[in-house]
Amino acid sequence: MIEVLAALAEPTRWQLLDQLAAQKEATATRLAEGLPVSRQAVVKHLAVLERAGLVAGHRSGREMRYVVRAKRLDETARWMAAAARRWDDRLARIKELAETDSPERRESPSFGSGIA
Amino acid sequence: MIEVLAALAEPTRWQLLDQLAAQKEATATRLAEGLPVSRQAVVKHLAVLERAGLVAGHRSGREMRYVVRAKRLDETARWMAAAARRWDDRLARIKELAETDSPERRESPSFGSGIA
DNA sequence: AGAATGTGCAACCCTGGAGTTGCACATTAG
DNA sequence: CTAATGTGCAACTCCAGGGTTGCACATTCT
Repeated sequence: MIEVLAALAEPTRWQLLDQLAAQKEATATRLAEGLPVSRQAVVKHLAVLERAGLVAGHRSGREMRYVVRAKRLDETARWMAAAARRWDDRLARIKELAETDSPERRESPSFGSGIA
Repeated sequence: MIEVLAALAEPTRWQLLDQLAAQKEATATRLAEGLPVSRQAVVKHLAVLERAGLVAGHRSGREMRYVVRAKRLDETARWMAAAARRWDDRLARIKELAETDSPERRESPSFGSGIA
C-alpha cells in the first residue's frame, strides 16, 4: 500500500499515468517525447508504477507497451476512505466515552504512564 | 494533493496517525515514546503532516498537542477515486471509438506524429 | 528560587530516488 | 545484408528527506 502511495507521490509519474490513460497504450520512448525527461527516466518511473500495480507492461516485438491500471488506483482510494472512517469512529468513540463515563473530568488519562 | 500523498508515503507517519487517532491528542514527546525514533524525528514528521493538512497542532501551555484530521484523508480518497473513474472513462471511450469508427483497423494512430 | 520537563532551532550524517549519459544487444525496415 | 529504431544495463551526479545530537529557551512543579 505504501508502495502505491510512494509511486503516486511524484508529479512526473502522474503525467505518465495521464498520458497512458489518454492513449491506452504507449512505449517508454513515446512517452518520453511528451515530457522534459530522458527515456531512461521514464523507464525507471514505469518500473516503479508497475511494481505498484498502477501500470502493466507487455512486450510486442521489440517494443515494450504499457497500459494504465485504473483498478489499482480505485482500490487504493477505497482503502484510504476506509482508514478515514476508522479514524472518525475511534475519535467519536473516545469523545462519547469521555462524556458518558465522567462528564466532569478533563484530560483523559487514556495513554498515560500514570506518573502524573 | 501530491503533498498529501508524499506525506502518506511513509510508514512512520502512518504510525503517528494511528496513535493520534487512538488518543485524540498527543504531544511529539509522548508520541516518540511509542516509536523507535527520536522526538526530533517525530517533530519533523508532524510538521510534514501538518503542512499536508492531515494533522493540526495547537499549543497548551508549554505543550504542543496534535490532533488527526480524518477529513483531509477522506478528501484525498475521494479525489483518487475520481481520478480512477476518469481513467476508466477515457479508456472506455477509446475502445468504443476504435470499434465504432473502424472495426477492421488496428494500432490506433491517436497520438502519433503522423510520420509513419 | 531551583529543579524538571517540554519545545524549538541548527548543524550534521547518510541513504535512496530522480535524472543523465554511454554503450551493447535485439528487432524491424529497406 | 545493412541501417534504423528501440530496449536494457550500468555507472555516475545531485539533493531532498529521514534520522541524530547538542544546546538554548520557556513553562511548570515543589
